Amino acid sequence: MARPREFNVDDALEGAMQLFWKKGYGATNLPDLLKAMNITRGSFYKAFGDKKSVYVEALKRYDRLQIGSAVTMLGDSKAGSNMDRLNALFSININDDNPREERRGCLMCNAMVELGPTDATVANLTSKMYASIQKSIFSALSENTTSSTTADKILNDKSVILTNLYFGSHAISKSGQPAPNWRVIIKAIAGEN
Amino acid sequence: MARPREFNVDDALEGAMQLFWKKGYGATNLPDLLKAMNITRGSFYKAFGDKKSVYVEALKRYDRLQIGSAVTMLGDSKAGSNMDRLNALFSININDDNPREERRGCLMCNAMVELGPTDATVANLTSKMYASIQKSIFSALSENTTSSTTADKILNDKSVILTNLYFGSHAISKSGQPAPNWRVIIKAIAGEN
DNA sequence: ATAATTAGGAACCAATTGGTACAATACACA
DNA sequence: TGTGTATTGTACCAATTGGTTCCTAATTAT
Repeated sequence: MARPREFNVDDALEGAMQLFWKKGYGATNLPDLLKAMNITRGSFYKAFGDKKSVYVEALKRYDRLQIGSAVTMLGDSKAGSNMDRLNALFSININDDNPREERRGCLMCNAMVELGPTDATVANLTSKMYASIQKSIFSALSENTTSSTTADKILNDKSVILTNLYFGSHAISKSGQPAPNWRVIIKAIAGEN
Repeated sequence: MARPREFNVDDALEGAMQLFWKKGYGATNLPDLLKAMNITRGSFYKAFGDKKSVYVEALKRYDRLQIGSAVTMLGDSKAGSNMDRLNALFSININDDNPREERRGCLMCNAMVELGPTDATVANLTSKMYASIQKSIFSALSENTTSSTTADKILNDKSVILTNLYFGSHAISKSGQPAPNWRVIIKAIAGEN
């Protein structure tokens, strides 16, 4: 009944996500964003409303794809021992080979820092993502212990530590710091499980 | 021989630091910055050159005052046990009572995330601050152990963990997350020292 | 075919951006 | 009390910001 869209919404959001991931929300201007999404202004405002909405959609996409696959990987006992999977978590998106200029950290972490205090939608989204990562770390840690009140408490603390480390490491990496030996560090925290 | 400055550079930088801390670099506009510094455009550009220079000076001030006092506190054995001092580190600037909208995290962490990849000066400054915090955490941990190659290696890992946690906690707090029980967590990491 | 409906794209917008120019001003020193 | 000099504040600037308008193009249902 009407003219169909010429662009693919998912492709456009992928481009937006990549650019926001690299440059942040405020430092991304509309012309660059349109280029990254490969659409023009008209289509942009027609389909998405405004810049902030696109950012939120890009963040949701990040949740689905990046956080989602990390969570899936952590829960997939066929993907290796739980320690192996925790190690894998800390190698995702941390590219120590990249020069400082090309490091983009973690979009969720960037979003928390840039927009957490000023945007409730972003704050809610990132809080949920935080919770889902922590929960799946807890589950992975739980695999080879029998549950008990005290044991669960310890594992919960450990999952908090690892989740906070996950975010801290992404933040720090953006200043060009070389990554520490995560395998050793994760073992020091979760090793006796 | 010439007209003297009417404003105090330190006071102005303090105002700039507070605003940058709260809003970040990009989201701070000149009119607001001038208001926070309590000077006018003329004085601003004459005395500081441009916005980025003020940011760098504010970051240096943060290093001197905030990071500096944290480092001093960590090294001050009269200020309590090393565990007490590590706990104190994690309560500085983390105000769980503040509503999400007023949380500002840690200026150094904010700077790494927002400007680390694009500004070498900021990256260098934050890297140095990171190193000084980690070093003083290491020293605090070392207080009640006798140094040896293997013991130092373990303490170094623990200092890396705690430093990364320090940054992660600040980032996460900006999304409104309630803080975990740091005392318990720090004890879990550094407790047997 | 044609009417209805939506996408696409260019021209346009006011507001805001960081930064500059310059005249008025206030002080220190002679 | 001048005179030199640096500060201050205002007026101004071009460029960029995110966003809107509106006309044309493309598609489908009738």
